[in-house]
Amino acid sequence: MQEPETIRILAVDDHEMTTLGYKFILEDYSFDGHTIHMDTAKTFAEGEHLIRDSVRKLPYHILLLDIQLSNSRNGPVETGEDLGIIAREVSPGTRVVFMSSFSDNYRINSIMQTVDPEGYMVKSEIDEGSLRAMVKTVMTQPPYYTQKALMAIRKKMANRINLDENDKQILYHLSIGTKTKDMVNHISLSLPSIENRKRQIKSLFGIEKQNDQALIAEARERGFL
Amino acid sequence: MQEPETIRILAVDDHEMTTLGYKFILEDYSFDGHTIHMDTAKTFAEGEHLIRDSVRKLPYHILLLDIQLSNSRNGPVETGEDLGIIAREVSPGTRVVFMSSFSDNYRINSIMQTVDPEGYMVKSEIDEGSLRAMVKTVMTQPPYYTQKALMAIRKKMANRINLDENDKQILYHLSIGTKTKDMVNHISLSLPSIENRKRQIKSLFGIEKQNDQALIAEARERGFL
DNA sequence: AACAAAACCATAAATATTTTATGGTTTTTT
DNA sequence: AAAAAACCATAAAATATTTATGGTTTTGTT
Repeated sequence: MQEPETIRILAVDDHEMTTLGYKFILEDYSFDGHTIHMDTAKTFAEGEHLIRDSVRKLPYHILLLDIQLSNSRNGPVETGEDLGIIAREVSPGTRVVFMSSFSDNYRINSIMQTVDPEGYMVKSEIDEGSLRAMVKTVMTQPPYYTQKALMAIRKKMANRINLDENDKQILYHLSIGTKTKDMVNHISLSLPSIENRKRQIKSLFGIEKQNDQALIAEARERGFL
Repeated sequence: MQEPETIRILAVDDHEMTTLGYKFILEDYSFDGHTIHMDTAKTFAEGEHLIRDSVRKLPYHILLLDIQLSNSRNGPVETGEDLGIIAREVSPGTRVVFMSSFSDNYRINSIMQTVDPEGYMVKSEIDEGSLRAMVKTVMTQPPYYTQKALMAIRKKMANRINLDENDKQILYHLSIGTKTKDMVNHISLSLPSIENRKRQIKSLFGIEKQNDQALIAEARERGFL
């Protein structure tokens, strides 16, 4: 049994009201004698700075990361996912929890593989009870996933078809509207190969001779998108 | 909003005390005006019969299946997983929940793919509260997984390596002690191929030049076993 | 409706990958 | 110490994938 101590949490979200909400709810909560202290950050840079800074003093116990963060005007697109990856590197003992507006499979799958967070909450499902349950679960016996995240995860797990990276890229690009003939610029395959693979995937999905829209729909149904 | 009605549940487990426990706890529970009626079965055959029979009258809302069932003396090995597969066929509207003593990854992965159950509970985690929560969740917004099941699922999801069926078979047979040279009898590959694949997998796992024990350990670590 | 663009399809040659047979060395087991 | 199994390497054979090419069909735009 560990000593009761103050649990330090950092929430990063560009909507200040959101992080404030977390702060009010959680600083008013305690379990097993622990109390909670929350810091907040509004941007990727600020969040990164606080994380790096904390490592040399007292690392955060938990990080609550929004996935979409306002990107600094010029630099590359920086997401909460990237921040999670950085956090894993510099502060490996810190539990990472994503707070996402989305419950789409592609994003959840991606984050589960790149960061493997201790928690994933879909924002529409966050309330006092779930927030507190999340903190407790993540501190004692992770993971914590909200119901919609679970539903996406279940879909993925139920899937016996495994597509390789190229296939997944093709599906992803289709889903964001990239034209097939333009995919050669993003994927290192020739056009006929991409066409072939699309046909193969359709066949695997049992939707031979149907068009791309059907492919996207089926990929979504099967948890790839 | 659906009319409150009696929720019909069938529990199949060869330990009668277990199903009785479920029955006492759940028939004493109600939510949203629903009451619960439980049937129980002690064997695969009995369970199968009750399921098939129910379809022509009132199908069960929920099936609670133990994974290990006493096999009838002569026939092939019949598991709760097989019963789940049958149930999916004959009674597709019925929610299936597995109650397993094990939380090993291989079994959970397998069941998630063959049956894709609405729930998975590790027996050591079952109590009044979780049982009731399971029923409610499964009826309203599946899935319901207990914490240990979730931990196995998380491991699997975090894994970016995808092995094909042959690779998985090799790992499985290794884990149950099949000798490499005997695997040719179970997997349609030549001995050098199996050796090759073992080497490849070790390489993927980052454990080149190590022995089978290390391979098994790593496969377990990564959620394949 | 007519045109252009993109998607879709089929074939065969070129490449790449995987499997297998073979013959050996090393490690483990008894 | 002997036997069994695991492990390794090589090259030929078998498979699978990619690609170039040239076409047809569908979709979208005007």
